[in-house]
Amino acid sequence: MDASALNDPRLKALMEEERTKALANEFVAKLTDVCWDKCITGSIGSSFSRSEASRFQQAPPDTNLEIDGRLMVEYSLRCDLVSLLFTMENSKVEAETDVQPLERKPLRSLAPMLPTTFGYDVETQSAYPMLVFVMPFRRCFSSERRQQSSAPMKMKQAPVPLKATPISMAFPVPQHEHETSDEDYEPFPNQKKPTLQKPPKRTRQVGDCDAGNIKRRSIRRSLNKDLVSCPSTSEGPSESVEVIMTMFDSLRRRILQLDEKEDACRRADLKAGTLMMQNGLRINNLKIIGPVPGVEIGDIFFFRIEMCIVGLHAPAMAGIDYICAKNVGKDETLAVSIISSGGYENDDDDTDVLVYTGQGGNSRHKEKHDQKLERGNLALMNSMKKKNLIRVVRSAQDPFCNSSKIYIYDGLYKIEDSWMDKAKNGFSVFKYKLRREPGQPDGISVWKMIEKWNRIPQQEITVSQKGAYLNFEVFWTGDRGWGLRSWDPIRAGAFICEYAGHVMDELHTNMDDKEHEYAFQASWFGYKVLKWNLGAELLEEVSGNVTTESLKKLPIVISAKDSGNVARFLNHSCSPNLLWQPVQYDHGDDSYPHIMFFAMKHIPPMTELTYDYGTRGTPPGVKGEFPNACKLKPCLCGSTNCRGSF
DNA sequence: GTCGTTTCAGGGAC
DNA sequence: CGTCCCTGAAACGA
Repeated sequence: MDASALNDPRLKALMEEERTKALANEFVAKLTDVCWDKCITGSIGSSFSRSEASRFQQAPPDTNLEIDGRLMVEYSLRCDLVSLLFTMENSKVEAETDVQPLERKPLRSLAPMLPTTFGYDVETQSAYPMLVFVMPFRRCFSSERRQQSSAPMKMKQAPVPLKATPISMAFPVPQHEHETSDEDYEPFPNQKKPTLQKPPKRTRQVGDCDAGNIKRRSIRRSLNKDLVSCPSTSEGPSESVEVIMTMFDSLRRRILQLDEKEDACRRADLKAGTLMMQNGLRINNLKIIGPVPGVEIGDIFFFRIEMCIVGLHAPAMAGIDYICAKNVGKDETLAVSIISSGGYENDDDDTDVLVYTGQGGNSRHKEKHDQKLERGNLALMNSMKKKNLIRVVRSAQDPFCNSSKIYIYDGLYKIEDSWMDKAKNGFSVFKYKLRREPGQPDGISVWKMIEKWNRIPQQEITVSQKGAYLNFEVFWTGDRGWGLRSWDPIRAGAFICEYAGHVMDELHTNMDDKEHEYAFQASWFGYKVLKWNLGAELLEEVSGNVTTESLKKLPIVISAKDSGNVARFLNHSCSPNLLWQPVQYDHGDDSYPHIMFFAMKHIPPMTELTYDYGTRGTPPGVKGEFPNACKLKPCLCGSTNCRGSF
């Protein structure tokens, strides 16, 4: 090639764009590596280019991105990407020099962590036109900053998948400083305590069993106390379900992490589930026909055992749950719920009718035989005669993990018909035709709808990499203006996005000003963040000394007025499904926290994403007048424990 | 990606 | 109360 051609500005621009694309792909790969539990979110367009991104940046917000009645914000996601691309470049050097392969493994943490992988360096800001403007606002907590900067070095020694900083480090706790210094913090102790070993296995040995029981009893006591002190348990069944689910997930992650160290990571879901069951950490123990308190239609589950601990479907393996005849004092068994794994159901798009195959006759350990009218099959037959309601759980492929399924609670059905049929292996099976009760909220139908939408771009884009996508959609909520939701299911703990915008000094910002309508103010973490610590006692670990009082206010405001991303559309809710965490990109002295959003619970598709804005007024625990208190806004979140304003 | 193998648990029935 | 047995799914490797 002619050397002079290399100086052609068009070629340069092209190369630059190609390079950005390559970086984008690499970034996706990296994000896949580091995100929690292989569950990546963050949508990155396959045809990313910087010019497109800057076009979006320059475009006024809320304009010209409407497609097919839906406001698409794909471009803004690319802004997200750009903001992280450059930090990735930085961390690349670090990754190469890093001798510990563990560093690249997915982060699985019990307590909220602050991943510091993307070593963002303010120095690079001048080299690239960043879409996220991170400005020095002021130097603060100079003594604490030293502690912070020493933390990542320490973390490197620990067998942590990612360098991680606990919240307590981002929010230094002056009142506890003498007792909870960095030295005391052991997220993943090198020296494994005896009690830190794997959770007690089910065992038939008498002596072992006794010891285990005693241990479990003591755990139960301390845990119940903890749960009682947790405000949400008294607030209603949905909060209880939330607590149980959160605990399960944090426990599962921790077990996975501990098992990984021992090179034996198998069925952490079952281990976590069993541990919780043994400690009575479950709800809706008594089987009931009809709705389960706290579980809504459309709720999603990523493990069968999750449905056991919330009482939606008790059997760990079997697909049909039924009430035992003798327990009810009657001479018939009745079905309670079924799980349709998708093997036999009819393939058409009718979301109201389900043809379900009975159980039995298909054992791999025994000879196959005809199904008998017993157990679940009998229960379903009786329920058909009685015209009883059956809870139905349907399943779908996890779009982010090919080998796993997602279970969707689809509400109540009635059995209309039943007949015998021949299976492929020649043996006869029972078939049941179920029809969904009318007037129920959308369940599986939402999934079918999204499936169709997702098919469209796939036809348009050819040889496109099947990366991890999270398709965001900005939608009109009605009374609360624009809101944000996702077409894809989101796992608890998954990374959602960063709050992009100008960082401003809170002290010099009047939040009552109208121009700060789109602004993030780092106020207090909801107490719900602390729930991620609840499972720690089950593994007999000391949970971190993170309390709501210890979380200080971050003195920053991020304005998304002139530049921003989808995060600006996140609305407030007093019962949010997202939480934010300040993330230290860099590890030098010039560190500025970035605000990252993570899913607090499993979020079904098309559910509005919200976080707790905290309060604009005087935060709880502050006596007297708070200097930065603003006028309160009325809250329209509509949750049962709404505070009324924020 | 697909197939086969291994391993795990709750709870009804007795 | 203890034990058997029935029930698939998650994870991993070939």
